[in-house]
Amino acid sequence: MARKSGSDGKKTARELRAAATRLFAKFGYAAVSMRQIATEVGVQAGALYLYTPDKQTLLFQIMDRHMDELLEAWRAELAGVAGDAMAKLEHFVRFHIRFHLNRGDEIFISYMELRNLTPENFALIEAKRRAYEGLLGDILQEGNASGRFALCDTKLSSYAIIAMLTGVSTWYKGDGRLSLDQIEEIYLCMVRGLVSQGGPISAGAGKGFM
Amino acid sequence: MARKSGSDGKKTARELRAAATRLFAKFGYAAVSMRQIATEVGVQAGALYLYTPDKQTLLFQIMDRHMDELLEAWRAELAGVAGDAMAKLEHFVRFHIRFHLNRGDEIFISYMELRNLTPENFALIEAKRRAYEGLLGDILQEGNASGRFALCDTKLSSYAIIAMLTGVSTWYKGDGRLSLDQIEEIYLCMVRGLVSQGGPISAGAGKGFM
DNA sequence: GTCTATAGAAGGATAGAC
DNA sequence: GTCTATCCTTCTATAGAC
Repeated sequence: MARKSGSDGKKTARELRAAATRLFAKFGYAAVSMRQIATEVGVQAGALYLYTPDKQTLLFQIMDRHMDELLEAWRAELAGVAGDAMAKLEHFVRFHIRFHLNRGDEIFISYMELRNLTPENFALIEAKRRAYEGLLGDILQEGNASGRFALCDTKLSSYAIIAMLTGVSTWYKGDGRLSLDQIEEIYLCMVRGLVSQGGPISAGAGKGFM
Repeated sequence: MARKSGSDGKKTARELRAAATRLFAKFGYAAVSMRQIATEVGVQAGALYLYTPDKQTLLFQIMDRHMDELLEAWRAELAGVAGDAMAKLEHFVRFHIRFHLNRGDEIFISYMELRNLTPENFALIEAKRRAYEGLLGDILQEGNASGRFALCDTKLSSYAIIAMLTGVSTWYKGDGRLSLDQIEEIYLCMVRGLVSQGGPISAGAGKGFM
């Protein structure tokens, strides 16, 4: 027969994205073949090209959708937060950890596979990544200006916070000694320390951001 | 002629490692072909197999050598440090940043290409990576026990510090507004804050490490 | 909507000349 | 020590049957 019994274009498209996400995260974009993806989806390799023009677009769309959802989710969260910069920062920390642990594959791809994007696609994703980091930067600047924070350096603090938070997904397995809530509290504790330490050596703090 | 004029086995072996390191860091292990490496070295693809049994070994040896040098360098550094845990921690921060910025390619490979190692090779590298992280863990435990630090959580503090320090190599270009010395001071400032913040929420601090 | 079949390029690795 | 030539596999992507 020509058509698989019970075949469904919408469903196959969804499964293609899911399979590609899973495989790219596990083995890396360059190491995964379209045949592998097709096997995971349960169709032949040729059929994939009904749903994506090529492999590169598959990668780009995974990243692009992820960044859009990340930005959108944070904006929705922030809209409901009243309070000073510390309150916003705490919200950001919780949000970032929780969002990233729920999307381990997408986040992993989004920052491991940047070099496998074409230059054009890279520029698009990079802009969104910078926009997200800028949202943290805004909070840090606000808190530094108001005296709520004492940053060592505004820009490097945002880099450091993003790096340490994103690092959670490199070791979190969900079955360890710590619950998600505990992890959030611990990282919150560390971030509070990190933004409260600016001292005599912090010449330039608050300057030079972005 | 059969042999390239001025050809030299020792030199070619060195250049092979250098070229592989450069290319793997830039494009990723899976995306780089032996022919590409050969071109970079200036020989034909077949000649590479005089110096490495296969591509996998090339990757493994880059990582393995890097980890050995990292561990060896840190042990040499630590031997010359007298002082409390804070002094050791400051030394570690400076050491880690400086070492990693001088070996951008190797560090990038060592943590981006772990999944392209065979299971056997992965286990070997992972053990050395854990050993290195354990060295920071020892310092944190010492400082927490002596009361010099007030950690939010011993294990997660070490993860966070490693993540933020290693993150430097993702943005450092060497031509920015900050000198290497300034970067070290800023990260030192942030790390001091991070290890000095343990408060009421740090139940379990100092427990459960490794 | 999915299949089989295949084109055309590129991959890792080896053999044997020089 | 390096080259050329090549084996064999695998890849992305397309064509056309059903």
